[in-house]
Amino acid sequence: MDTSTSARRLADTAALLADPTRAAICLALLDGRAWTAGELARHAKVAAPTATGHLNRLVAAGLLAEERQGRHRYLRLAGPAAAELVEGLAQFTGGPAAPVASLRAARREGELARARTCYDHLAGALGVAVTEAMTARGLLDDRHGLALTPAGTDWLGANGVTVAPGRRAAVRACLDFTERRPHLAGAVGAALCGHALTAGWVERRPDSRAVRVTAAGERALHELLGLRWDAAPRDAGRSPDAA
Amino acid sequence: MDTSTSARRLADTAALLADPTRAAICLALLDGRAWTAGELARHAKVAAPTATGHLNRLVAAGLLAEERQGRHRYLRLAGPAAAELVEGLAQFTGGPAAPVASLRAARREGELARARTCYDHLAGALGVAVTEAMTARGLLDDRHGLALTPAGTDWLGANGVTVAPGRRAAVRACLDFTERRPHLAGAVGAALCGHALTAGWVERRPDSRAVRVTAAGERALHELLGLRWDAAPRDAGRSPDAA
DNA sequence: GGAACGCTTCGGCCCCGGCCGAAGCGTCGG
DNA sequence: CCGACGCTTCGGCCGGGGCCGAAGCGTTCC
Repeated sequence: MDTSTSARRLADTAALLADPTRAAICLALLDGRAWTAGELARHAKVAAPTATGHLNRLVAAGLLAEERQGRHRYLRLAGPAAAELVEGLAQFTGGPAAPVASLRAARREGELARARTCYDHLAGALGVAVTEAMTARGLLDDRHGLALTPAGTDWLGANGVTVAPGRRAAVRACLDFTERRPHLAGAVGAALCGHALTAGWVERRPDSRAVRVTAAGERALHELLGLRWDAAPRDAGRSPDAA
Repeated sequence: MDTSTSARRLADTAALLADPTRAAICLALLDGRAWTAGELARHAKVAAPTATGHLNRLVAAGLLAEERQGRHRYLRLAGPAAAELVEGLAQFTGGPAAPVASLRAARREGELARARTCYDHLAGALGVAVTEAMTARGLLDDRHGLALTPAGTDWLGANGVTVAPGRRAAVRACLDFTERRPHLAGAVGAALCGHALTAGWVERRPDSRAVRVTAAGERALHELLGLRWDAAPRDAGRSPDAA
């Protein structure tokens, strides 16, 4: 491949996020939900035709995926790679100190800040607490990036969390937007989150990425990680539609 | 901070790489070397004024760092975060295995990675090895920044390395971009590099910042620092100037 | 001192692409 | 069946920004 060709490709990819409207759309979708085209247009403060053009472009580039339902067009980030791309850029933007303060502020309060899924893994205060408890117990090693220790591998197996073979080391640190601290992501994070859902440790709340820790979940967190998690009073999640 | 503000910031960051010329520049710098403005202009196939504008913009944004030396302007990626940003974007662009892998390989294997000058001092694997050997022998103290010990002062004098009086403590740690570890810079680093050149320990290679360790240099490194440096098989370094 | 060289500033050209209003199409609900 | 609604296409406006040549400035070399 020609060097100028790869330069042009890189530029094309960067150009996807080099527009304030498209950036606002992608940042909004970073919450993992599927938004309708109209919601995104209002959120980004542009007219519907403008949003349509941007969304077409983002979908064509493979950054967003869409599902059509009746007269609605639902959009979400196309996959973990797309989410990581947006996150990486957002992190560089503000430097280490101020990642995406708006998202953080918007979600600091409410159950989304406390316990939610971020794409495919646990996030919020819960995600950070689990990650730190695992690190403190020697299941994770955070000295050079984030890595699973041998003890961590055993722990996952002993607790019935199955990770695709050969992907045991697929651990990634994801910066939490509300906590501003890293939490467990990657294949292991996804497997752990899936197990927590199937084992009934946490439940999804309707129409939201927020999750609730069940009584069984509180017991499991305490027994397995020494974590004390209080079920907290919650108000219902807002619609993202607020202009 | 407003959500639209962070969107604009993200867009501004992405816009840095959203131009084929700037993308070509950043991809070229991914090899870890410092290129001159003119080399980058020729590489990206644009006129000098155009390159100047792009470089100003990239430096102002903190993506690139510059060092001015005489009539030359040397540019390099500002740090690991900048390199990771470019790499991350390039990876999303071309799928997992793209040109980035080869660039990384070039960075590690080229002779520039092995031994070169960085501004006025030794860098690359050689620079890092010398620095670490000096630290291990108590000639440098790296506990609070990098400093010359009394033993280090004696050692310099005994080996004929003259540092301007009153500048004995002028030691600076310079982050090596291929090794990503600190190496000796500052007045002492410059004096040591100059001595290594005049004493024939290392030779400059034509049209390049690369240096070659001579047989006499290997002996000196071994006797003075206990360092074993193998003259490595090398292919001729390409000039970055190739259009 | 003079010539070569590398970089920068200035001015002007030109095109890409973001934006919207109006109009059209399919879907949903009464 | 009709109106409300969500999304899309079309056409036209407009600004930002990439590009270069010419000229200028400081450095280096002879």
